[in-house]
Amino acid sequence: MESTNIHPTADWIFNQAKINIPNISLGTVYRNLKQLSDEGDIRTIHDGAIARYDCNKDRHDHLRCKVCGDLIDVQLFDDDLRKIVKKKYKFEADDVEMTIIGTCKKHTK
Amino acid sequence: MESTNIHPTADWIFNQAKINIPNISLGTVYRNLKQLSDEGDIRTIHDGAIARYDCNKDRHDHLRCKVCGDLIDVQLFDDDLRKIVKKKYKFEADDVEMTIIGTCKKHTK
DNA sequence: AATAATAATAGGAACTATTACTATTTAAGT
DNA sequence: ACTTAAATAGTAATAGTTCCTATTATTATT
Repeated sequence: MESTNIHPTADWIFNQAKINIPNISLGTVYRNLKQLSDEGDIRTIHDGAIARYDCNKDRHDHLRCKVCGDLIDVQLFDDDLRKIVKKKYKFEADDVEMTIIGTCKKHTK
Repeated sequence: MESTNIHPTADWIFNQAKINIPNISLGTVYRNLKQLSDEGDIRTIHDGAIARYDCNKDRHDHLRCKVCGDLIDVQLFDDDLRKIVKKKYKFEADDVEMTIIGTCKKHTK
């Protein structure tokens, strides 16, 4: 999983794992992903209705390109924004899920 | 649906609708929500694995309180951030899905 | 008002991602 | 080797959502 910079789904991981462990079960994949996620070794990201998994442990945001479907890691939400949330809405932010949908640089002439 | 400031699920709407239209079908609810969403009359928000619907048509973000579960409408992503995304990542932002998870002011002494 | 054409609906089946369950296997400790 | 505990495969079950079809409602046409 670390060998890729994509943000794989459980199903993708299941299929990759089958190459080396032919009779691995999908339940095992989900169970282990959940454990890794709970321990903070990976991150679970909600991409619409399905879950993707991210080896990038640092808090970060995503750009999703609507042309090629790429999901790109970026850093946008910072302490400044956290402070604004705190001041303006009296809300203590623990975690942020931000995905920006648009067009990536590959498709701009 | 407009009578509430919550962010209802399809199921909640279905149950509310049944009060007045006892034999309404869940498919009808989904179909009409999809249509309204496509036309831009409501917004679909992805809350984890399930979809919620929002009458607030203006682009906005959400704060989700992990204590009481409240989903609060806020305005955080602005043109400044859009410009940063454009400049830093050469990414043309069309839409943003941002949910900040934390603790709302109701639970801070 | 009767008829034809079109759209919307109920009800349920089908689908997809995920979780739960259980008998069996693997590993660890003694 | 034997016991205990943990992990797994395989499958059933669940939840949210979409798809399908026969039927019903709506609109337009004469």
